[in-house]
Amino acid sequence: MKAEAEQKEGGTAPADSARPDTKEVILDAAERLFAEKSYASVSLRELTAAAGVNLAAVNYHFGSKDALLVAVFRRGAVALNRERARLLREAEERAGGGTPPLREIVEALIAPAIRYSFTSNRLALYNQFVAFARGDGPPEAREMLDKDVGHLQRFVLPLARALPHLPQQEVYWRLHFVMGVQHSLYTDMKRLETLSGGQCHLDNLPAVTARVVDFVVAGLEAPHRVV
Amino acid sequence: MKAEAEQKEGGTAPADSARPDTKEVILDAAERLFAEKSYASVSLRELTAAAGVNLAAVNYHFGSKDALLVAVFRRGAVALNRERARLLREAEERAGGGTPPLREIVEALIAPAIRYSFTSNRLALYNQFVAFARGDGPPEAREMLDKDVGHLQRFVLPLARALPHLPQQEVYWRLHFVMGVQHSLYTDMKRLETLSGGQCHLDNLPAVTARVVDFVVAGLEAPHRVV
DNA sequence: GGTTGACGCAAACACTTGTTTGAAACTAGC
DNA sequence: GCTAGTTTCAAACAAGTGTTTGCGTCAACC
Repeated sequence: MKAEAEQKEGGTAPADSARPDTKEVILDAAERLFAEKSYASVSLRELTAAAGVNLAAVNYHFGSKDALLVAVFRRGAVALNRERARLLREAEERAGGGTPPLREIVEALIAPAIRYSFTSNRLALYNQFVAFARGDGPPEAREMLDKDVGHLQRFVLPLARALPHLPQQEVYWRLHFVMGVQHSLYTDMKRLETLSGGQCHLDNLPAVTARVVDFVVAGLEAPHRVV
Repeated sequence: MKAEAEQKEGGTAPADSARPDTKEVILDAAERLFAEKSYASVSLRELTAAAGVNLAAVNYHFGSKDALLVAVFRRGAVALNRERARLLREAEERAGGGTPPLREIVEALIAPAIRYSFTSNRLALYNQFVAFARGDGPPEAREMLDKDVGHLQRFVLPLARALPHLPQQEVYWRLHFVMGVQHSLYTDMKRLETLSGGQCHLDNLPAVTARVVDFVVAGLEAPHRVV
């Protein structure tokens, strides 16, 4: 028997053969189901049935249901933050040491998330994970959230430089708002469809991205009012 | 015995004596716990213990746990939409038949929600309820969501008039974004606090409201780019 | 060819879940 | 003081939960 939930993490798990790769199949099913329904409402029996694996597979490969949720979140967060960092770095290189245009910074922040959501709507999982981590979840979960915020921190300085009219505190607040728009973009697209009488739906990815970027860039650039 | 979950709804339940008023106590506890943790993760035993009532009280007064969630959501939605409608009507009266200023429309839309969240952070419940209604929830839940969107519809025309540079479709999209900012304002304030190193927290209500309104008004007013 | 370790599988485990029951306690109305 | 209707309560119910167990299977290695 193998010890519970060991991480080999040595790269991206080559998957040399056409074998189903149980661990990854479980992660995929969990990501989808947890986002569609909710973590607590999805039973391991339902999950493993959807994934086409045995009931005991989750506890064997991940150790527990809680650990599976953490693993799901980690996989998504790593991919997302890696892509964000790459885009931001490229923008900074294009700027040649100066401050990149605000629009490019914002695109580096939210384009990966929107792209990711087109296939996996993982964003719907974020709020759930926050509640889980602050509630009965293991301490690991809270640490992961903090690490995720750490990656976000990478964007503060560029944003502050691109928004010289704002005090630092306001930059934090508005970054918070931007993340809000991003997170609830897909959590209920049904509302947008109902609201617009079917006029608005998820057309192509660049169009949606442009719409969101237009909105939040204008919000970020809003003048600062002393309250 | 009383039939399950009858609605007397005749006003606001006078509560003439100092009796705990079981039904309301349960709603309060459920609103708080469902928002803090999640609907599925809170057991009726935990909930009734927190509310200081007997375990069977939920099934007696509401019929089932599902029906309780619907009741919680309904109470909040009714209060919120009533207040929104009142503020919008007042703004329209001030405008004397013309179009109210964009800022006042936006304030009518989001100020009640922010005010409400200061005491009950019900907004964290919205996303959960959406997932519940689309998933295993009873058809009642879905109807309630649609009715909620109906109330939102009330804001479309005023917004469209105040934003003549936008085609109707864009108004829908941006209204969707505004709701996004509103909903994830409080869902994880912890992130904002961590991100800002404790600089940003929930100070007074008017300051937070002003910040949000500044942001979304600028976003709404952003020029329309043809994509 | 035999042995070792990793993995899949069906069955069972101990426990919690939402819900129901039947009787007790309480509150008016006459 | 009695009765009828409403609400509370402890106890039990059946069903579902996450987890563990023990054995079977397969591939790799000396």
